[in-house]
Amino acid sequence: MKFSQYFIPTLKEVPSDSVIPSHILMVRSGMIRLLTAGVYSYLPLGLRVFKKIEKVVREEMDAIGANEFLLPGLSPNELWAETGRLEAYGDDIFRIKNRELVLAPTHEEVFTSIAKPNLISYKNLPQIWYQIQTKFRNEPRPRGGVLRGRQFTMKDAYSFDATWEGLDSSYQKHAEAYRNIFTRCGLKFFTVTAFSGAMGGSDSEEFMVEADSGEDTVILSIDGSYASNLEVAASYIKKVERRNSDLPYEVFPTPNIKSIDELASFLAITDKSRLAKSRLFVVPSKTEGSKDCYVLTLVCGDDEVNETKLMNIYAGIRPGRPEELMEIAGADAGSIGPVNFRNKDVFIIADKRLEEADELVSGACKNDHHIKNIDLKRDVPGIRYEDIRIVKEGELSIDKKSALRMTKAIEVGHIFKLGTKYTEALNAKYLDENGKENVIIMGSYGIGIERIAASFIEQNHDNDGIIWDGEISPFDIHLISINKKDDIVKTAAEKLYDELNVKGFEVLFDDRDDISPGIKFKDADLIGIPLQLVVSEKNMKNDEIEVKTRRTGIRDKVKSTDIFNRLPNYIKK
RNA sequence: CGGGAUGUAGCGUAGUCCGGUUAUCGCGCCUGCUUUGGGAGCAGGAGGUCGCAGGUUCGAAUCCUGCCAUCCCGACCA
Repeated sequence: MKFSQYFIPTLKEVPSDSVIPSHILMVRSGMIRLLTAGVYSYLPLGLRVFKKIEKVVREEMDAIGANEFLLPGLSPNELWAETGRLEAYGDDIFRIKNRELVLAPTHEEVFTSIAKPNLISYKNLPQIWYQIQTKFRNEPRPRGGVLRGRQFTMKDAYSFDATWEGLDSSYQKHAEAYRNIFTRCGLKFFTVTAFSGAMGGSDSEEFMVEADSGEDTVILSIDGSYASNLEVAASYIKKVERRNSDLPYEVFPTPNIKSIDELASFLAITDKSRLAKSRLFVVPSKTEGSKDCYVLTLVCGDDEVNETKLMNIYAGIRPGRPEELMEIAGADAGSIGPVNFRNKDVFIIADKRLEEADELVSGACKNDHHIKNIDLKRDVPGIRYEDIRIVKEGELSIDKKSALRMTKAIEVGHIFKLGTKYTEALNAKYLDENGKENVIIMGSYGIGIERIAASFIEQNHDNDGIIWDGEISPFDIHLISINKKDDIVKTAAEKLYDELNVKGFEVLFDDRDDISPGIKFKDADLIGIPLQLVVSEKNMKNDEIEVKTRRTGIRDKVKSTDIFNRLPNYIKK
């Protein structure tokens, strides 16, 4: 491709509406342009990269026996109503105003609607179906360029199996394909599960790329053996020691003390672990007429409750509203505790760190009063102990082998054992060997195409621009001709360009006339093609071509006659 | 949806508090000459509903009201 014919509008300055490196560089290098919030036009260079990523995805999906489809972006409201998602998606789904249609944010329903009349025998199963297609989601807040857009390209795949073992197998195939895809795309990635504990092997895994601009907070062990979303992360941490002093508990006044910090300074202590932090939660009743139930949580004063962990124990739980607290607990926030709780129907759950702890201080369920010498074993019968705290940076992993650190990550892929949620709702069944009707079992598997490109740039850039590498680089070689006008240097470069093309290299040839060399060099570094070849008068005098490796900045001089022998050393394919 | 910031030529911006000639500067663009290894020099030139609408005023980029757009933080989503 000749630069003079290519539409590649590079920018010298940072656009005022971009902040993160990948966004800035994708705009500056002429890959994308904003049309409206969260919606980007893909310019030739950007499209070229996205297509390279799609090629990798396609090859790996085809390798596990998947069928490629292309389903419509428009789909009828009716179909979404059948699975209840028209309502569940709420405002996040784009609705067509003058037809009963939505712009699909994902395709479980549509794929299932094809499966239903066609996958009717166990002999038709299993199947893996996928597409690479535009998705629409009315994100409340698009951000980070293509990282979170309202329109984006997704590879979405769905497996249909007769048995749960079959689903396991389809899921594993995807896990393997995904590892291949992200490796081939040059990403440093890891996986986290939706459940606490070790990596992998559960019903849902997210493929994550570490990046400052990531939207997910994850906990990683330094030795790389543990990775988890902060929401479900667990750590090894010492319990609060039981002292067995058997001191009777005692109410004492604490005027205007609301927070743990205030309580600690009031008591003139620095170790807050025995100041049991109490918070009241409400589990709304599911059936009409029955009562809500209440949950009081206790964590050490230097910890915070992890509401996601709590949600996994009590589905639908929400924090109590300030105006409810007095009625339920008999005190306002800051003075609530596990002893003297007004409503006797409360469930009390404490973090494992507090298991059977004594000599604790907590609220007295009476405003401006606390209680000391609380012994959970003695004073709080029926208490339950679970891991409900938020892990903190620097703690040890569960196996005590490595310290944990907290970082941000971008989710580039997600594999998920769906089960029968949609096939049941849409009544997609097959006949088994015994002629018995069963619901088809599904898995769903997504990859964000543009997110791969953005993640790669987040991990591979410097002050000058992008540093492409491997299979997703838009070109193999950036050929630069340092020519004044159509002269002898340019003729030589043209010749090299033709030869490179014949040899099968993908070359971007900066053949522009009357452009100062500095501009060509700056553009080349910004665009970030891994290898730059420079043809100039200076080099031609010595019958040489200059070879610059973008990542290292190292420049070598290579004899023109030797260039094709030497190129394989520079280009990893 | 809550909080904050910004909106002036293709891009980046000054001016806005404190209203007053022809709206600033840089880059880019066009013409000519010179120049050519890290975003060239000189000369000339084109390009603006100052986000939109209303209001105040003799006079509004500037003050007031409403709206819109973009970005950031949060909530939400995954």
